[in-house]
Amino acid sequence: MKKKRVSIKDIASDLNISVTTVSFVLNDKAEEKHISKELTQKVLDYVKKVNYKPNQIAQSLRTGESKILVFMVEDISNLFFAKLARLIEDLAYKKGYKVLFCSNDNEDKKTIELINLFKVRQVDGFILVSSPGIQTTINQLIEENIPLVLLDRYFPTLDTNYVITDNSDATFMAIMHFIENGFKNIAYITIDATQSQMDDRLSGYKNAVNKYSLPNYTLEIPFNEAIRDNSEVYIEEFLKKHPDIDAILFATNYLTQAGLKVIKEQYTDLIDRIGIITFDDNELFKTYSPSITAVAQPTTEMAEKSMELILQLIKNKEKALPNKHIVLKSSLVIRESSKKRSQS
Amino acid sequence: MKKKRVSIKDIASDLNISVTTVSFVLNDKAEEKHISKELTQKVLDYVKKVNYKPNQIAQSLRTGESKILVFMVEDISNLFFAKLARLIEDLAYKKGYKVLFCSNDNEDKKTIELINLFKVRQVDGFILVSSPGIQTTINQLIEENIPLVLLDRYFPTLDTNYVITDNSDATFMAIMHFIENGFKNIAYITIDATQSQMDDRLSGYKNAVNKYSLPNYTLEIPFNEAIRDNSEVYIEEFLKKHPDIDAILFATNYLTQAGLKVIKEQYTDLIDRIGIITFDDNELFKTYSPSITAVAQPTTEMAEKSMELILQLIKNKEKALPNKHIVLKSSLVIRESSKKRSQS
DNA sequence: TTTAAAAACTAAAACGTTTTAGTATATTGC
DNA sequence: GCAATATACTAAAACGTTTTAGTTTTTAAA
Repeated sequence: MKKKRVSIKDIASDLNISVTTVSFVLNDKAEEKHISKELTQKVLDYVKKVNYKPNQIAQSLRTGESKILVFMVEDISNLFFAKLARLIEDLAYKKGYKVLFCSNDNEDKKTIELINLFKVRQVDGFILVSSPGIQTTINQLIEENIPLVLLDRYFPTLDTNYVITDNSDATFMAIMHFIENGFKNIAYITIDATQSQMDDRLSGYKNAVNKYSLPNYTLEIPFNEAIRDNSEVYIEEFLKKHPDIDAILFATNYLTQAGLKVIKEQYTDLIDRIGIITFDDNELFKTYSPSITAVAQPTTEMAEKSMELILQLIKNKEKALPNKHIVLKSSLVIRESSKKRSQS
Repeated sequence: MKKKRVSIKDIASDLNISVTTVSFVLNDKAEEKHISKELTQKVLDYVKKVNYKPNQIAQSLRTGESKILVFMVEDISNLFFAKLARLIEDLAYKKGYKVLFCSNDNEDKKTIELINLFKVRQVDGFILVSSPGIQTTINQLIEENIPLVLLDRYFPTLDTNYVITDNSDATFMAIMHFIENGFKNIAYITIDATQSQMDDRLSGYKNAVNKYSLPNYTLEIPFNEAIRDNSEVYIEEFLKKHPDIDAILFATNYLTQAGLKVIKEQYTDLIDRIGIITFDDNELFKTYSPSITAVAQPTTEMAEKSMELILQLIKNKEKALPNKHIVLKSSLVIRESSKKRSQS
C-alpha cells in the first residue's frame, strides 16, 4: 500500500539513462557537464511529473552539509528569546536552512551535552546564547572548524565571533534617565551569575551612580534562586532594608516580574511613586499602570547580524576569516514608570 | 589539521575485526549475535577510548529514522506557544528526539510548504498546530503513514489523532463566572478565523449568554487585521458603539493586549469598572492593576499528552492504531479583574 | 567418529545521493 | 586523413551506517 518515494535511480531507469546524468541535471550542472538540452529538458519534465524530491539525508551524508542550524538559548519560553527565535527562524528558512532550537537553562552541563548531541547530527552551525563556563567546549568547536556565533553573551578571554548589545551603555543610559527625572536613590536588581552581559550591565550602573555621587544600592540575587522563582523574598527584604530607594532598574525581565509582584503585594502604594525601568520590553508594559519604561534590545538587528555572520562562516568554511565582534545599541522606551508621578 | 571523525570502519580496522561486529556491539546485539564477552568488552573499551560517536545522518539514511520531530505552531514568539515549545523540547530530548520548531502564521500555504520541507528531511513525526485549510495535506500525511498529532486545533471532519482543550467549556465557565459576579452585559472579542478552537470558544459564549438571556455582544475581528496589530481600531469602535458593556472576555492573548491598550488610552477610567477575562495566562497578569483573570490552558498536560501520543505512533508505525482524541480541561485563574470593584 | 547444532565472527549489500574518472562519438584544424 | 579537442554520457566509488546471509570453528549428541 505504502508507495515508496521516487529516487534518482528510479528516474534514471525509467528514462534509460544513468543516475549521474540525472544528478547533474538536478544540480544545475547540465551545461557544465555537457548534457544535451533535449535530455536535460526531458529529465526536468519527468522530475516534475513524478514530483521527485531529493532525499536530504542522503545528500547530507554525501556532502557533509545538513542545512540545519542550532539556535541555543537559555530558555525558549522566555519572551526575549522567543522573539529572537522567531526572527532567526524566518531568516533561516529564507536561506534554505532549518533551525533546531534548544534551551540550556544557563547550565554548562546541559550546554555541553546539547552541543555534542548536535555535532553528531552534523549541523552546519551554532548560534549560541552561552552558559558561563564552557570555554573549552567552545574552543573545541573552533578547532573543529564548526561555524559558531555567540549571541547576547561573549567571553572576554575568547576570540570568537559574537553579536551582543552594548549593555554597559544601556544601563548607564537608563540610570541617567532616572537622574534627569529627579530620582536620587536608584537601586539595581540583578543576578549573581557570571554572564558577560550581566557584568556589563552592572558596570554601567556603577559608572552612572559613581559619576553623580549617588548611593549604590545593588541587589544580586543568586541565580539558582532566581530561576526557581525565589527572587521575591530577596527583593522584599532588600526594599525593607532600604526604604529610601526611589527607583529600581531591573536587569532582566523575570526579575521585573518578581519585583512587580512584591510591590503589588507588599508595597501597594509604592507603585505610584517608585521609578521603574526594566530590561527587555514586553507588549504588556505599554498598558500597565503606570506603563513601564524599558530598555529594548534591538532583537531584529541581533537576529539579522547573527544570521548574516553564521551564513558567511558556513560559506567560507575553508578560509579562516577574522572574527567579527558586533556590538549593537539598545534603546530606551520611555513610558510613565520612569517619571515622577503623583506628588511624592 | 582537521581531524576526521572516527568511524566504525576505523574502529574495525584498528581492532582487526569486521565492521559488522562493531556495529552489533554498539547496537546491543552482541549477545544475540554471539559476539564473545571478551571481544564485546574490547570493542566497548576502544569505542570509549577514541570517543566514537555514531554519525546520525548515516544511521538515518540506513534506518529511515531521523530522531527529529517537528513542532509547528502559529507563531513561536507567542508566549502560549513558546511555553508549549519548552515543555515539548524537554520531553523530546529526554526520549532522544530533537525538535524542529516552526511558525506557520496560520497560513495554509506556509503550512503546506513547511510540511513538504520536513518530509524531505525524513522527520519522524509532526505535532501540528494547524492552519485552517489543510485537510488534503493532512490526509496525505496520514496516507503516507507519517505520525501526526494535531494540537490545540482539530478538524471536525477529519479522523486524526489530536490533543485539544475543551474550549467551549472554558468560555462557558468564564462567562458563568462573570454572571456570578454581577456582570450583565458581557462582550466576547474574538477573531473571524475558522479555527476549531475559536469556533468552540464562541459557542461556549453563546450558550452561556443564551442560557441566562443576556445580550450577545460579539466582536469578530478579521484575522488579517488582528495579526497586523490593527485590532485596536475595531475594539475602540465596538466599545463606542456599545457603551453599556460591563465585561469582556478576550478570546486570545494578543486580543487582550490590544484591548488593554484601547482601555488604557481611550477609556482610562474603564479599567477599574469593567470585567476582564483573558484566554491564556501570563505571569504579568498577576501584577497588573487590576490583576487579570485568565483562562489557563493546561500546557504541561497538552505537551505531555501530545508527546506521549506521537511516540506511540512512531513506535507502532506498522500497526494502524485507532486514533485518539484527547480533550483536556482548562482552569479559570480568578483575579481582581473579573470581580466588581470600586462602586460602579 | 560422524553429524547436528551452537557459537563466533564477517563479506557484502543496501540506504540515496554526489562526484571522479572515465568511455565513446562527433567535430575541428591542418 | 589524422590528431586533438569538444560533446554527450556513464560506471563505480564514496559518505557511514545496519542488516542479511553467510562461513568457520567449537561443542554436544549419538
